Amino acid sequence: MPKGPTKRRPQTTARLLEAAFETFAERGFYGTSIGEICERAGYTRGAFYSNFRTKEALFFALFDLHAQRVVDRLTRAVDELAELPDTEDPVRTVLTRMSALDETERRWYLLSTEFTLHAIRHPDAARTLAEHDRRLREEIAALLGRLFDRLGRRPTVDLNTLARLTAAVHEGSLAQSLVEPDELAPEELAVTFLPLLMDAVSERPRARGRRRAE
Amino acid sequence: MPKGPTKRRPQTTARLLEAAFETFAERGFYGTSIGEICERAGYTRGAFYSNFRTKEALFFALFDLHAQRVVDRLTRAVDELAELPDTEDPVRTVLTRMSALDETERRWYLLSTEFTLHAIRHPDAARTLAEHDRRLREEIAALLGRLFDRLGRRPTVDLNTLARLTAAVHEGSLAQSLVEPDELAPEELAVTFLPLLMDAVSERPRARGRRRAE
DNA sequence: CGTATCGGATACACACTTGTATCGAATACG
DNA sequence: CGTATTCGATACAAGTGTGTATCCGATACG
Repeated sequence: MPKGPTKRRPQTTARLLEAAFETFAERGFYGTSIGEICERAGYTRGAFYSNFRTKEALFFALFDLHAQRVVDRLTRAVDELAELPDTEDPVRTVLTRMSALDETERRWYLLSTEFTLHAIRHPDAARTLAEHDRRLREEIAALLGRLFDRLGRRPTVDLNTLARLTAAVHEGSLAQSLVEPDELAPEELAVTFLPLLMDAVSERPRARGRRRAE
Repeated sequence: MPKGPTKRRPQTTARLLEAAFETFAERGFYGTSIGEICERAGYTRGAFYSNFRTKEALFFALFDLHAQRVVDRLTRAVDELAELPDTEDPVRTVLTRMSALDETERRWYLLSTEFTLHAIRHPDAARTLAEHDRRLREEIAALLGRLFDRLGRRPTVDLNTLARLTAAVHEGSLAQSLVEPDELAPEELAVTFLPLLMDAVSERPRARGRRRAE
């Protein structure tokens, strides 16, 4: 009869994940050896092989963790909009809040992008990644829906496609500001253009007037 | 006294570049060993070290080659606009033409993206990359200027920033369609949204009329 | 032509990963 | 408590890559 799994297990797993995330960010997914991760976490490679089958499996564990964080943050940003006093540019306000660029976000960008490239060349990984992506994107599309609601606008394009575009701009923008931090503020592109775009892809059902120029 | 460099040199260099480009696309920049490149090109590693100092140096040689191709294509697309019969959506027409997604473009996306990540973690590489990027971007900004000219519109935002955004959307869009080829047509995002955006960031100086709805 | 130089092939020395197989200590449970 | 298990450490056996040093055939030039 089984004598049961132990209690320090989750602790170990968590420390491995944390260490992996940091190391991936610094040295890249390919560039990081399993040994490095373990060393940083204060274990030996034995611990890794006991907890994960491959580096790839570890990545997807990190993915799920991050997705949860993103959804939580967006949800809060959209919800807070309800309590906000009428600002002149609510979309910009929300977006600025949404795109707070902390270190974690930076790291995640680096990792997910590299893994995406990996996936493009490895169909198995691609399938798994697409599935994870899809789940996350659906939640974001739903949030966009609620955002338009709060703004009293009606989207004129498919929300899922719009979620994709948002992700594309977010990532492209992040990429450029990371390469040239002095030239381009983090998320500057996204904050500048997404409001214009949100405007362009939605309409006021029974417009109540107020609209600037053009 | 020097007995002069030989004539087969450029041939060798070219074949190495070609082989490297293909191999990078298939196995990634990190994933490709110098040996693989040489094998594919029909040489041994000796040839590589004789022609390039590092894998990185080879990359920048590929960069310059590709930049030239891009500028040529865009130039042609914008120029042809002059000869085009008045289409209802000229921006879309140009963009579609610009974004023809051939295999080379796909490969370059994979490579440049991976190298960008590499650069983010290696300041030396980042400096060199930024410089190369800047040169290319300036040419593109100039082309955007000419594009607006042809369209009889006046941009209301900085062209250089717009060039950055265009690149961001192009790349983000490409990324997504490469991960899920069945879900998203190549460049679909870009072709769908860039016209909207170009419209949003420019105005008609002394409008000559003809404009669809809105 | 002959020869100095060049271009690429070959050989070497070393460092680093990976996966598995095995072992000993910590721990859950009867 | 004692003991069966689980967890993580350790040891092992490959494989692979890198940079340099050296060598030899090809080639440009006097």
